[in-house]
Amino acid sequence: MKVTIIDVATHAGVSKATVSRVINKNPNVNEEIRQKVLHSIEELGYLPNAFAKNLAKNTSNVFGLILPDITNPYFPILARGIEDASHRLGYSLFIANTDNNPDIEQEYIDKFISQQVAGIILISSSLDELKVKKLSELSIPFVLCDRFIMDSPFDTVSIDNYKASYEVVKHLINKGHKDICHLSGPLNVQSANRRKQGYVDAIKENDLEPCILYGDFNFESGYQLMKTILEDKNPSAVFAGNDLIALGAMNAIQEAGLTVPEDISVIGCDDILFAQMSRPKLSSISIPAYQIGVTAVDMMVDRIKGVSTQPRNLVLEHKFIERES
Amino acid sequence: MKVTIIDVATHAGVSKATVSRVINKNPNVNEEIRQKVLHSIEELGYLPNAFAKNLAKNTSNVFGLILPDITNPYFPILARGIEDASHRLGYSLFIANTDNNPDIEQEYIDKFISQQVAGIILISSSLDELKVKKLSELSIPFVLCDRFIMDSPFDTVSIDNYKASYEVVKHLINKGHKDICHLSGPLNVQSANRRKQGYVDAIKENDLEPCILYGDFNFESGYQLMKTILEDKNPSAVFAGNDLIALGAMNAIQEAGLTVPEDISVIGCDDILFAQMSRPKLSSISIPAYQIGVTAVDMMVDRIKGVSTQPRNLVLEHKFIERES
DNA sequence: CTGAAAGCGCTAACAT
DNA sequence: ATGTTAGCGCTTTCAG
Repeated sequence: MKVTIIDVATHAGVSKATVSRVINKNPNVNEEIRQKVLHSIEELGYLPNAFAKNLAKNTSNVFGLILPDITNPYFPILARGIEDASHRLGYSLFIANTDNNPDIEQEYIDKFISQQVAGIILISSSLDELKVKKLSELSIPFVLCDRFIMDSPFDTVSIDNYKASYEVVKHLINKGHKDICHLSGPLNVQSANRRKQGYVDAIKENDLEPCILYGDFNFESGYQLMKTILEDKNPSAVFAGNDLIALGAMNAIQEAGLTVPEDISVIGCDDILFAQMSRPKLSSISIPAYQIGVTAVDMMVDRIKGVSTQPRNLVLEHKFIERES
Repeated sequence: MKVTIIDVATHAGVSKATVSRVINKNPNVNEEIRQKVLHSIEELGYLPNAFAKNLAKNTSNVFGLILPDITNPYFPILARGIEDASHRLGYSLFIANTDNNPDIEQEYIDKFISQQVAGIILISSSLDELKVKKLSELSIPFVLCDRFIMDSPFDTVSIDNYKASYEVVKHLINKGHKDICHLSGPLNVQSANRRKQGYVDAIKENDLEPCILYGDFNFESGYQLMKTILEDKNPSAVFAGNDLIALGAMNAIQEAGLTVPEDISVIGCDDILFAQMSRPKLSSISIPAYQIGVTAVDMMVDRIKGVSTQPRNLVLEHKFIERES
């Protein structure tokens, strides 16, 4: 049978209020009694029932994390940052995969609210004005990652994808590249959209010809898109929408008997584990995923504690890591 | 303000007991009233408070998942399987990273029990008889993944690492390889231990000379170990303890000016995403990580429902995927 | 088929 | 400094 606060109280010969005080480190407890209670707790192996506690306090120490797919290698790092920060601050973490399906996303939001989470960290690709409005009517804080929304009521953490992309393409141009292709992710994902725009602007400013192919943020897509390109083009550089696309593209290039970066430079974007492994061949825009996660939790806690009241849009610094000099 | 079951009851002009019945699909409710209640729920945007529900029922619909590190690419797939299955069955999922630290592991176990999880799925490297005994005294079911423990009171799901390893080494031998090295993970991790043993037995049975180096289950380790080997040996095949080690080894081999698999065959073990990408160069023992996750949850539910009472040790089938013929 | 009321384990006034 | 008690929101007998 489970041991409750009453068992402890009985065992220690005090009231449950006193036990509660000891548990919650309320200073108004006689040291002697305090020790006795602590001893009873130890003896009985008592663990407080979080349901009862949260119900009584009408709060919880759980965050919900909703993301597209934990098997997409960008997300474990983000998730790890979020989990570490949550744990450090005494929170537990729910996790949910949406596969970018808005219905499933909503389902999880409802589920988490039903579970009384203290806040939800959301990585969503389907977030329009309407949805944001609906969410803001829920009485629970959201922090949005990788998604900057103008005038939204929510805190957001992201990097400047436009700038990152613009800079890296500019850099390629300065190195003399004239035929630079872009393998983009789906445009309904904001990061893909911004990256594409940075590419386009940098290309146009230099009177070059844009060449964009669209796919998904995965290896297979990169492989297929690159194969398509190689059929009738011969670019000297490729800017991939993320690292998985970059790795897929590298495979296709090598399969075609060309080498990276001698024949074609490939630039990725994410700096995920396996892209790091391809060092020194693959240069990449390095996104501080872990830091984004930690920051998201920090913002959430500030919001919950009332430290911050206005929505903040934090933009973290990216880096460009050039692996071949 | 949050809307409770009483708000709904008032709105619909019934008692909260009736609302409760509607929510829980109790058939003993007049269809007309039922509709009225449903309508009120919709209208008010009511979401039941899981704390109150679980407190009243003394159950919960949450599982806890405790694993070493979600950024190790084997685990996201497992975690995804677990999350999918949990969600399908109406459970939420906590996630926790231990970095293989027994203290942190215990901390999370206590935390999750305090949170009243219905069960814990544990991937642990530090599980001796004593720990198992302590866990079994807790009034909560555990399912152990990738860890078979004789006579333990817990359900386990794993593959036969010994057999997988033995077979693959045998296979190499049959193909004529005589110098086969093994890059092992840490022996306190059971899977590493069993894989090593399978290697040793296959090698000895054929009067060959074992050659084993120990490291961690990561890329860097594989890279370093392989470099070390290449300094004074020239194996024709390498059996890596997992896919990260295999990828690291491949990098070292290629850096040394040799090619895979022409000069040296490399066999991995895990079949993680990035190893799949290295196709067709890297053959691998394919571990059904997703399926292990799903199975773990199924076993957990059977246990909770009382369908199964005796501890079961499920061994899932692995495959060998030969990428180069 | 529906309502009233007790109780799940804990917290937080309010008393003492 | 400690005990008493009224909830927190929901389920579940038990009556009717």
